Order: sequence, then structure tokens, then C-alpha cells
Amino acid sequence: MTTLSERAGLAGDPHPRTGPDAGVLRPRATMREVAALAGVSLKTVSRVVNREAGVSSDLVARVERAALQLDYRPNLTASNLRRADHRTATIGLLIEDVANPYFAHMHRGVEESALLHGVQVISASLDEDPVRERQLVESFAARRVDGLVLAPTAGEHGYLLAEMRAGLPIVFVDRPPRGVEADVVLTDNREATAQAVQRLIRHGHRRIAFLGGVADLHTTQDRLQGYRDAMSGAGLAAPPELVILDVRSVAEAQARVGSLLSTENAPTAIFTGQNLISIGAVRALRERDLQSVIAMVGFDDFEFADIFHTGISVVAQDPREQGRVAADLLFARMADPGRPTGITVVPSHFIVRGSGELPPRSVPPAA
Amino acid sequence: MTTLSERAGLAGDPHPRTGPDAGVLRPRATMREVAALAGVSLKTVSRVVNREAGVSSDLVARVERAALQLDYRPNLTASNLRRADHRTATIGLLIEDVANPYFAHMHRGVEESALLHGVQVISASLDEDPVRERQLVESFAARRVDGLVLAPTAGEHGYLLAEMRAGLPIVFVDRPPRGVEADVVLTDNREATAQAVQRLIRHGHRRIAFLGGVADLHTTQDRLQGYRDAMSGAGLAAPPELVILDVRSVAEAQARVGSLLSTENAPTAIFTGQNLISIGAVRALRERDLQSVIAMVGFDDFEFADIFHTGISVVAQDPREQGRVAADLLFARMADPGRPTGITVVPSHFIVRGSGELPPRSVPPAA
DNA sequence: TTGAAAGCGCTAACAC
DNA sequence: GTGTTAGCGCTTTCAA
Repeated sequence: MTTLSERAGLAGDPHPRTGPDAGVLRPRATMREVAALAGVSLKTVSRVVNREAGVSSDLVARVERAALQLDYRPNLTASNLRRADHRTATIGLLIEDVANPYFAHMHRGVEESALLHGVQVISASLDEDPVRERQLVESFAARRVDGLVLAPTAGEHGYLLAEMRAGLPIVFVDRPPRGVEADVVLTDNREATAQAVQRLIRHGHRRIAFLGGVADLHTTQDRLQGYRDAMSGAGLAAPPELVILDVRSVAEAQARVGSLLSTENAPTAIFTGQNLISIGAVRALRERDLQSVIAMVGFDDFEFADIFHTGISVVAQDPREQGRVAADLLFARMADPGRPTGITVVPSHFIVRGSGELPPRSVPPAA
Repeated sequence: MTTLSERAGLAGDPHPRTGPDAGVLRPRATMREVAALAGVSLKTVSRVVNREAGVSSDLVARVERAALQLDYRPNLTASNLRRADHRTATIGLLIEDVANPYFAHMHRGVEESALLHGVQVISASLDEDPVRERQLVESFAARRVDGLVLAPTAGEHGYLLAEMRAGLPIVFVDRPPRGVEADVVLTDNREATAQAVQRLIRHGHRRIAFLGGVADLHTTQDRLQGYRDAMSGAGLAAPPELVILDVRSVAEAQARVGSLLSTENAPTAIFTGQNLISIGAVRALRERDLQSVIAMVGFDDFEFADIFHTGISVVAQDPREQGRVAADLLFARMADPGRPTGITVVPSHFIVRGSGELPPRSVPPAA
């Protein structure tokens, strides 16, 4: 423990040491203490801190000096408890993984919108675990976040009704919820995929493979549906051996594409339904030196997609914009809880880089 | 607006519509209301909610039923205000950019540690702006976060002394602060860079360029120092035209490397001091078809570094581990505020992929 | 084992 | 303009 004399000695030190056992440990001052030091009432301090009009400049100065002297920080916890609006100026963001580039950019978009509203973002990763999702929603509700942006897991979401009834606004992003009517921000998964596959067909491809992520996920199903739309629209079959789902990692994608290419009747083109799968596919193609032989289009853009010898054509989403739009919708609903809900589509765009424009060529069997 | 009769009609609907104007909006129940419904005292509900021992199982059941019926969620804000420890079970994370892969992985590491302690993470991006840093620290202090993990901007950090004196534990990560003594988590920037450059020298290189980010940043200076160590240790000059600092984007790196390669006396090897710079350098080299001619080593690993024709050798940091270690230190200090502070080095490791092992070859002048 | 009373730090509502 | 009083939802303290 520090003695009083030590404390006194440190006061004049121009380079105070600040290990927690070196500096003077002084607990946070309260408004009451600031009031006492400034010689005013509690309420006057409150007015100054909250920049309410109608305090004489003399008192404002005295209060501000006292606050500075005591390193006063308003206690948002206490203020929130008492205030009529009960706003914590905090919103929650629940996504698959804060380290996943797609969601990291979405996070940044949410943060941008939050910043404009003076609101902080509390986030957590779900790892596709519906149990974690429920726990985290409960935890956020207990913290009384003002709203929630949620990229839901594949589970059922009826449990959210109670939270929404209790006045917690929720905006869903990337995937629609099951069993809840609310604002949803999506990409044009089905249409964009259909158009991309149609492009491959127009370039002459007939055997086109589809690789998708977790089958239960709405995005996976939508993109698969787009693929089927394009295939059947051109009178083509979508043979089961060319439709591969539940690909969960780069390594798995690489392996699945690899074995696909070693079969007798390999595809001449590949559509990859997601970021990590595209990366695995690129690896598999380059492993076999087929990057200029097998056509490929991926959903989601990724770093370096443009730099490969045959650049990778992609359907590029805009996750940052998705995050921004979702948060904007959340703030709109906070301002007007009665506004109608709806689905907002953030459009993707196709980027031509070469891999999607390769003509069909048959693979030399089992290289 | 919804009428009461519409609401009544919805009650038995198996697929209830849940737009905020559809369901019954019922404000959060308080502990007092749960107590009233269960026919017990407020304190008994508090005991049950906090799983305190010594409540008869009969009352526990009654309280739990009432809580469920009312969709009760404990109000952490209120509980925190009253509790003796004043813990909010929230820590703050301040980093350059949540969308930057390096920091996104660090974020995930912090989250992992926080999860083990039942703590949530509130994060924000600083964009290298010292003013934003101060504002956000103040905002987090007002929210009474239990601690802070901070990747500081290049400014002065004496202002943090007041926060630390007030009992806010802070752990610095990636870069040490100026003017504050506290726990710091760093990579072995200088040594790892020196060793990487020594490798280039051992492969015969004499003209080795260094490209670094924001010059004021400690990481930049440390890595530059490592480069100088290696060069002077081998009796080599580090000519000013080969030392390029303040490279702030992929595009800028690409341009700077490009012009470097067009000079009379171009380097035979390049050391890039950071993620985004490496990416720009790779682009510049490939543009000129020099990826197997000019040797290159980068600080920070990145996606696809291994897949290029000449794979990119890198000094790989472990940002996730850095985040985990930083948060662990924070929790250790929260448990024991008197523990001594120190610097923790999370080691990097060199990954051999080819680009760092190319022999020196002179570039055909101005291709 | 259960409950009543006080009060955490602040703001709302109302005096003066 | 400024101050007083009450109370947000909960935990602490102490009594029954």
C-alpha cells in the first residue's frame, strides 16, 4: 500500500511512475464530490455535465475546474438507469466470426453508422453455434443494448420474439431469420448466382459444378437455387455429383475440387459459393496447373483475386455497405418503432477477370 | 397502428407476425414485478436470479416460473450500480481498424480470453487518429469498462495516467505507449527483421530495400532498426534511396516499389515492413514479371503468400495470440492491481517459401 | 430461510 | 438561475 507521504511526494514529480502500485490510486469521483468541491448543488453539476442551458458562466467554470481537478467521468451506467429514455448508447453485433474478412468489413460498416449516432458497438462471434447465439442475445439484453444487428445461425429464431416484444429492435443481416418478421439486409444471392452461371453457359460450358457452404444456411440455399435456375433455364441438368454442399474450410474445398477434377467426367467450369471455398478451389486448380483450363467464378471477392495469371472472376458483395445499411435501419427503427419492416437488398456486382471467361476444355483424365 | 382486436387475433396464430406493430409490446419486467407475481419478496428473486444458496426449492421454482412468464432479464446496468465490485463485465478494445485482418485476428484473440471470463468486448477503430483515441477512451471510461486493451496511435499517452489512477487497467498491444508505464504485448520486431535481412544477406544480397509504414509508429521504427542492425552488422550501407517510409496503402506500396525497380541501381532484394506493403510489392513485382528475379521478404503473413509461383517468404506474427495474451494480462491485473508491469514478447516465426531465397540478379534497366 | 430498509450515481419533476 | 426531493432496478446490510 502507498502511504500518504509517498503520495505527497509524487504530486510534484514531472515524470510520475504509473505502475498501479506507484501512482496515487484515487477512486472515481462522483457528481456529489464535484459539487462539493465547486460549492454548488448536485443538480448544477448535472446541468453542466450534460450541457444544459441556463447555468451562469461563473458556475459552469467552477464546476468544470472541479471536474478536471478530480478527473471526473460521468457514470453512464447510473445516468442510464435514471433517464427516461433508458438508452445505453450501445448496440450489439452478433456475427459468425470477427476475424472473418467478410464479417470484419461488415463490422466496420456497422461501426461507421454507429459513430454518426454517438453509439458504441459491442460484438461477439457465434461460430455458427445456435446455443452461443441465444446466450449472447440474452447477455446483450441484460446489458440493455439499444438494438441488435444479427447475422443469425442456421437455427430457429422464435426465441427472439420475447426480446422484440420487450422493445429490443433487431435487424438481421446476411441471412433471414426463421420464424421472425423483422428488417433484413441481404445480397441478391439467387439472381447474382444465376447470372454468373448463365455467363458460364454462354461461354459454352455444360458441365458446371457448384460448391457451397453449410447447407442449412439461407445464403447457401439461395445461391444453389440461382445455380439451378440458370442450369434448368438453359435446359441443362445439375447432376448430383457436381453439386457439393457443406464445404466448411479452405482445406476441404481444396480436397473436394481436387477429387472432382480427377473424375472421368470432370466439370469444365466451377462455381464456388463463398469466399473460403473460392480460395480452396484456386489452390486446387493451381496445384494441377489447371488455372487456365477450368473456368471458375466465385461468390465474394478476395484479396489477390485479380493478380493470378488467370484472374478470378467473382460476384463481389459489399459487406461494409451491408453493415452500414443494417445499422441505419436499426437506428431508424429505434427512432420509430412502428415503421414497417422489409427486406433490403444490397446489390452485388460481377467482376470480369478472366477465369469466368475461359472456354470449355476437357481435362486430361487423372493427371 | 395496430388495433387491439388485431392483436387479440394474433394471439392464437401459429405463425405470429412480429413486426413491432404486430406483437404486443410489453416493457421489460423488473425484479419487483417478478416478486409480485411469484408472491415473494424482491430479495428472494435477487437470490434466485444470482443463484445464491439458501432458498427453498419451492420458492426457486415459483420465482423461475414467474421470471419465464414475464420474459424477465436481469438489468446488469442496475445491478452493476449497486454492487460492491462495480464490475460491468465489459472490456474495451481500441485498435486501428476492425476490418484490418491483423487487428481482426487480434480482436478474436481478445474475445476468446474474454469469453473464458464471462466478459463482453466493446471495440472501436482509431484510424491512427490520436483525437479519436482520447474520445473513445473517455467514452469507455464513462461506460465503466473493467479494463482496456489498446493498440495506441502514435501520439502522447500521458492523458491515460488519470484513467489508470482512477483504477482503469490498461494493457497496450502491438505498440508501446509514450509516457506511461504499463503492461505491453509486442512482437520481436527488431530481432525478427534483423534475422530476415541477415538471411537475404547470406543469400548474397547487398542492395536491400526497406519499405515501412507510418514513420512515427514504434513498430515501423523497430523494424527499421532491425534492418539497420543487419546491414551494418554485415558492413553494408543502408542507402537513403533504398529506405522508404510512410507507405500508407497497397497502392502507394505498389507505386513506390515500381519506381524503385525502374532506377539505375535497383535493389536485388526488398524487405516490406507490413502486410499491406507486402501486397503492394507483390503486385509491383508481378506487373513487371520480376517475381522470380527480385528477392522479397515481408513482415506479416497474408492469404495466398504461399500460392504464388515464387511463394512469398514472410516473418509471420501471431495476432490472435497477441490478443489472447493481452487480454489475459488485463484479467490478471484486474485480479491483482498491484502486480508488476512488464513487456511480453509474442515471438514471430520465419516462413520459407522461396521469394526470400532467390539469389541476387540485376534487373534489366528500365524494362 | 426470508424480508425490510437503505442507497449505488444519477436525472426528473418540481420548488424557490 | 439554482436547489431539493424522489426514485430508476438492483444489491447490501441487517433484522426477523
